[in-house]
Amino acid sequence: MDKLDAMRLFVRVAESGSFSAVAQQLNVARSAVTRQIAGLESMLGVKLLARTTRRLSLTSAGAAYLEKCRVILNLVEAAETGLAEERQSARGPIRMSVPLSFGIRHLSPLLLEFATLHPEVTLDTEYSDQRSNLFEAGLDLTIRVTRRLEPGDVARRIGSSRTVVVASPDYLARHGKPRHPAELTNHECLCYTGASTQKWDFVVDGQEQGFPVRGRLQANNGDVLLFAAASGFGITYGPSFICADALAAGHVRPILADFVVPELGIYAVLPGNRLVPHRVRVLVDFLASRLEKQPPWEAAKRRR
Amino acid sequence: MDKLDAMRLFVRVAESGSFSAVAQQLNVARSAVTRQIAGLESMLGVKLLARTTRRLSLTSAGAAYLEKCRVILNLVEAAETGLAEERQSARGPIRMSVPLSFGIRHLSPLLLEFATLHPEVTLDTEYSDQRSNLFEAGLDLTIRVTRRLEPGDVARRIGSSRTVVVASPDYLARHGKPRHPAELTNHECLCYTGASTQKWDFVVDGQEQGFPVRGRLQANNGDVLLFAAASGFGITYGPSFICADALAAGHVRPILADFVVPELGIYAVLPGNRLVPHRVRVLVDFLASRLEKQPPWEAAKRRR
DNA sequence: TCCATTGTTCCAATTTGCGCAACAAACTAT
DNA sequence: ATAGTTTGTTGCGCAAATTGGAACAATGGA
Repeated sequence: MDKLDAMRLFVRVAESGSFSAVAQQLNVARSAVTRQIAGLESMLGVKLLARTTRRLSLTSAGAAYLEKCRVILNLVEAAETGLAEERQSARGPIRMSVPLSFGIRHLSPLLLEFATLHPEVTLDTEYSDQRSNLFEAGLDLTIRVTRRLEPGDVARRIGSSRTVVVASPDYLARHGKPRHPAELTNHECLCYTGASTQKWDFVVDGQEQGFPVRGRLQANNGDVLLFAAASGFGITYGPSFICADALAAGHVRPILADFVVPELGIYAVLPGNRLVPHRVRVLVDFLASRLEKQPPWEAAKRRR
Repeated sequence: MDKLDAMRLFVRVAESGSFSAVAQQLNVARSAVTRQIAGLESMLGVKLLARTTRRLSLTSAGAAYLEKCRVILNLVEAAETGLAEERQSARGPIRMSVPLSFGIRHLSPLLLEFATLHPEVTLDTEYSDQRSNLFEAGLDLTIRVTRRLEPGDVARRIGSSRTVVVASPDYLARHGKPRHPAELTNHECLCYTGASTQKWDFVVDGQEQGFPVRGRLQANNGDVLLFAAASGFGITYGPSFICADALAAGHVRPILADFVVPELGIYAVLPGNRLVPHRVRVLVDFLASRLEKQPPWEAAKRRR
């Protein structure tokens, strides 16, 4: 039995508080997890986890061992990272979670290129807007597009995007072009489902304000909203990396351009509690170098 | 493959400079060592050891990795030691080397008792006066009886013994009882083979001096020398833990008692470069507690 | 130049580890 | 209170990995 693997497993079980969850994340049978932990315990001669079928809790010995495992695993990672740096190459698995629209549209070609550039790197990417499963799932990084990071996040800004408000030319012809955000209440607005309050933020007189909007269509996907807007169904409010192509093609027109909020940040969010492997740093560097200077969507927009 | 085992193997190979030697020490096939190291290298993607069939040398990457392995392995050991302390018990293997005469006569019963006291400890003891193979052989500790430690040794004094000079009553009757060390040149002296110069040390006028001795019998074993002395063959000079029984039984008598050198130290010598496992500390504590206050040989002597 | 030693490679035999399925315990919901 | 669901454990058959032995190649000394 590989003791290091057992330690990794133990750390994850302790963090997630469940054998089953870890087994599922790793695509192994529950019994495998049980046996690894049991094996570790018998090797050490101490029970690490007090387990009732419903809840796990760390033994005092388990708590002590957990901390030491974290240190050791970090050092192992550091040792291999150091070697990889000496070799000037990246290798090993990277598990990441990326937002759906941005990921498919702009990240996937970059990831493909990265995979070609570094043949010994394995990429396991989950395209999802669920941010619930963060690093408990054992992810190496998450790409997040947001106005502000949540406190406690360890992140590197790898690019940015503007927010644009768009509608199709024929919608604007039919309903008129709003001159001020306050007029939006009289328009058909296409909103994200997830938004807690149905308000769109604008900057008016140097002040950021939320303006209430209403609409009959909601979706949890920006592309769908854009498609609806391009079809003349209403006005949508989204990041430029989604709307750029449609704007360039003339399917939609920008409105309220003088009021749009400051730019969105595109961040690589990293786990703060553990060491960042070399391969992950290389990937983040690569993404940043491609996104921060000449974002593809802005380039497309200039072609308009 | 257990990466930690591979690391341990790598460290030992790097230290001993030979695959075969390590394989022999661990009682595994040479091929196993080869494969472990090769596996480690392929995992890391770097060659760690530059090997010609006759000589090994560390790669620059290997040297860097070696240091990190040492740190990691120490931490793993420390983590388990910490757990064992919490459990208040010792467990695991201890490999040690002990001097022949002292080991067989006084240490082996203590080790037997220790093994009974700690059922989960495994003792692998090599009885030998060869001190050539120190910690390269992967020993956890060595017991050494000596006047002074060599510089650099990390040791704990666990007991002491005096040096006595003895001869049988009939020898003394035949040849006379020496009154001063200088008279020894006219006597038949039984010497250790190993001694570089055939001199015995005494304290004369507060000064330690070596006095030349000669004799027809030499041996590399104190018990044999004592037996020869008890048989009336000559005078021998040895530690009290060897001679005590014969003195108590009256087979030999002490001579030159006013000149004998300061006491010998009995030391547990530990590897300075790596962490001392809990079980080893417990063993050393145990030995010290049994030897330092009431050494069995001194007790026997008092019964005289 | 021959020879002994050392590291590597190949192959059969054993051991190890996995997933699946049945089981027992514990918390939830009706 | 009771049925139901979830969770951790254990037994079993099978596949994969690991081991030791032997043949091989390369290196340095006599």
